[in-house]
Amino acid sequence: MPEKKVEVCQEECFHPELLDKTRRAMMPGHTLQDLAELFKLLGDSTRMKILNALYRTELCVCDLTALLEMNQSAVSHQLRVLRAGKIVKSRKEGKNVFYSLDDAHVQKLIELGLEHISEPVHRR
Amino acid sequence: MPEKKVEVCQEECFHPELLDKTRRAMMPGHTLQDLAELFKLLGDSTRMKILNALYRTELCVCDLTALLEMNQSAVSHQLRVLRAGKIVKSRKEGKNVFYSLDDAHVQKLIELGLEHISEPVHRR
DNA sequence: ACATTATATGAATACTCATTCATATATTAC
DNA sequence: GTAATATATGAATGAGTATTCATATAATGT
Repeated sequence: MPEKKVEVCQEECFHPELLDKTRRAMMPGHTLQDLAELFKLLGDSTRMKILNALYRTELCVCDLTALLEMNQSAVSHQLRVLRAGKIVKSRKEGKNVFYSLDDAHVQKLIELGLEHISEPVHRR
Repeated sequence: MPEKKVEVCQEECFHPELLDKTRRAMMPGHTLQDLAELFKLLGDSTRMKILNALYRTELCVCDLTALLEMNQSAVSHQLRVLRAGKIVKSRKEGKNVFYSLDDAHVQKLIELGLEHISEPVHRR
């Protein structure tokens, strides 16, 4: 009776009581999904450059395009993503549209991230 | 009165002095790249579930596999990514490998992220 | 030695997404 | 009205990556 066992491991490895406790302590799935989507917004170097550029002052699309040395369409597309994620907000003035950070959390997240990446050597 | 025209916008849109100031204030490119890569690690819901599961206690691969209801290979692959990014560390005990968070920054980042996504309605 | 269990990993697939190109919309100047 | 400029956007392309499958490695028990 060699039943095919594609299931997860059984008695040996399991820690059922710990698992139950962990399961109950975990955030709801939609929250974890939202968190992942927030971090995904920050997880692209073009968007990170934009956010860093907007760190202290608002800038128009044209300024950002010149600063990043990318084509204007790419910058607009990424600004759209950031705006949809409530990371930046826009303000129209004549022909220009000025973007700025929409939430102080963004700066804090970036600063915390900086602390992480500039940490001394980890043990391995 | 023929003004020269180049591809990017000229006098009208440009803010040269602001651009210079911003450029000088920006982080070096490799730092922004590293930051983006850190956030990219957090920007996946499977990995976020793993991190949330490890929030309070270490767990073995098998526990994580059961908890996430995914196949073991997928979990191992993501653990590998997290380990390469110095987000989790592993400890071997017999046949089991226990994973845990490798940096307190991770919890702080997640908590800050939570604050952001649970904010009341943004102005538009 | 062999069998079983826990984890890791290479290859293939499928899906996401960043960028580019072309074009549309909007605003201002003439 | 037309022209020029600033920004937005849809479609196509290409690069990256999460997952699955099959298999390899490692540890334990018999």
